[in-house]
Amino acid sequence: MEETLPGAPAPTGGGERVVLHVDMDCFYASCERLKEPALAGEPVVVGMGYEPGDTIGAVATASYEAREFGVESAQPISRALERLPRVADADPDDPEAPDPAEAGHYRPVDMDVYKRVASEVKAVLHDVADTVREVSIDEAYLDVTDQTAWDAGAGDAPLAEGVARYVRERIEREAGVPASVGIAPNMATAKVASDYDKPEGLTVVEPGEAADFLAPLPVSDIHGVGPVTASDLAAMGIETAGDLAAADPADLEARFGSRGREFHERANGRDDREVTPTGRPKSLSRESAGRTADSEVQRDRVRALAADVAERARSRGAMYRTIGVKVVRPPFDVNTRADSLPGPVDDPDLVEEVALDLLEEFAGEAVRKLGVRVSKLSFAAEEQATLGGYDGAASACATDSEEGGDGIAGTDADADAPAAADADDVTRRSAAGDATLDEWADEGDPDAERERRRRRRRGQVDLGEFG
DNA sequence: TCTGGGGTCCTAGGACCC
DNA sequence: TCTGGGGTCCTAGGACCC
Repeated sequence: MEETLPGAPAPTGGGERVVLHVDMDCFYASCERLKEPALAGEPVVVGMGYEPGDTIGAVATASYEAREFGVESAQPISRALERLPRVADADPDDPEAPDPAEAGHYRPVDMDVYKRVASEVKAVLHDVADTVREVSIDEAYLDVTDQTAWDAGAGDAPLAEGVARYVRERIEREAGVPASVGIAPNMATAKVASDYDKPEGLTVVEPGEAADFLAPLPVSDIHGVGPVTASDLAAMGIETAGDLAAADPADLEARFGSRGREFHERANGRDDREVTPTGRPKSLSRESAGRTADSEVQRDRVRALAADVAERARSRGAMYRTIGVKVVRPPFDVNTRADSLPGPVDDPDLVEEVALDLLEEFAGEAVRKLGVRVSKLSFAAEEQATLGGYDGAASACATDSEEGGDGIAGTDADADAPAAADADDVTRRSAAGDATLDEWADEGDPDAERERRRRRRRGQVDLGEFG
């Protein structure tokens, strides 16, 4: 193992890492039970985009009792209701109404509460391990190599299973919600292990046992193998992780690219990824469903989403260089469009302007869902200094974005911009000059107008020079 | 049966530069 | 002037995850 120098004492038996994966059991439903203890033991469904009494939205989480009725994650609420009627609709005196014993409790998502409970869970995790990677609100990896040992007799360290049990019990005691824990020599196997015996599971996979542990499981249990990959694998005669482990990695690579080899490694119980602490987000987005063909309604929604994303970025200290939209047309045609700026900005008006521009391509079309995203994030303080010239360009760009602005506002940042321009800028400007000539011919063409705004944002055309 | 919302990573193809 | 190749950045889409 690379972290242990030859001759140095191994931290655990065999120098194998000890990776723990914590997966909260039907987390949202468990949180609802914290709020309402009477829900204990009852079927609970938490719906996203759901309001009490509604039939719209989708299942975010179903308790194990609700799952027995066939309610599943991501199901439309309307279908969940067919399988498990609402308790509120039940009436023992009405023969037409559902049987109260066969009904469930439906609740809308209450993210503030879930975040609060999650922070209590995280507090436990960070207390137990130095390295914690939070994957989502209800899932995390811990590297506990320094806290434990695979072998009895490796110093005073408790056995891996003891650490896993300790983590699970502390979460239950301190946050009040159940968790399942898997512990294995690597992340991929620990992930499968935590899922193996849910709820309130505790599965230990010792070094050397991983491949045997995985072999009988269906390929879809391997992290990264979804429905599409599973059916492609089935077509190759590969149904179980054991089949996958025995397959020729070259065949897998030919069919699935770099993922193919990764699947093969994981099915063999190998995964050399280090547990690294949770990093910065790579993108931030906001979307909302709702069908409409009315472009003014669509534009209003995009404006609201843009404002929301921009505010979230600002509150997290993120600047962005790319702004994009997502337009889902019925029945389920997902389109994304994006536009990049010369440098990172924090500019809500620009997010709106770009998003509306990108939306225009779909003008007049019915949509079922709209989204706005910012990406190529940078987190100010430390990165600003290294970006130097880009910072000036970004500020100039932001100023330019205001309609009617002359683009030469005379701020310090703007004054710096030309000096900061790279050598390509000369070429770009001459190209931009040609472009404006073309645009004379395109006057009144909305596509050309949009293109011109886009170029101006990119700093390739400065209206101050040509106007 | 008409599928929520928030993310990540990978790939293909085009533009552009040297 | 033509041709080729490599590298980088960008966009769009797809698969996947919770």
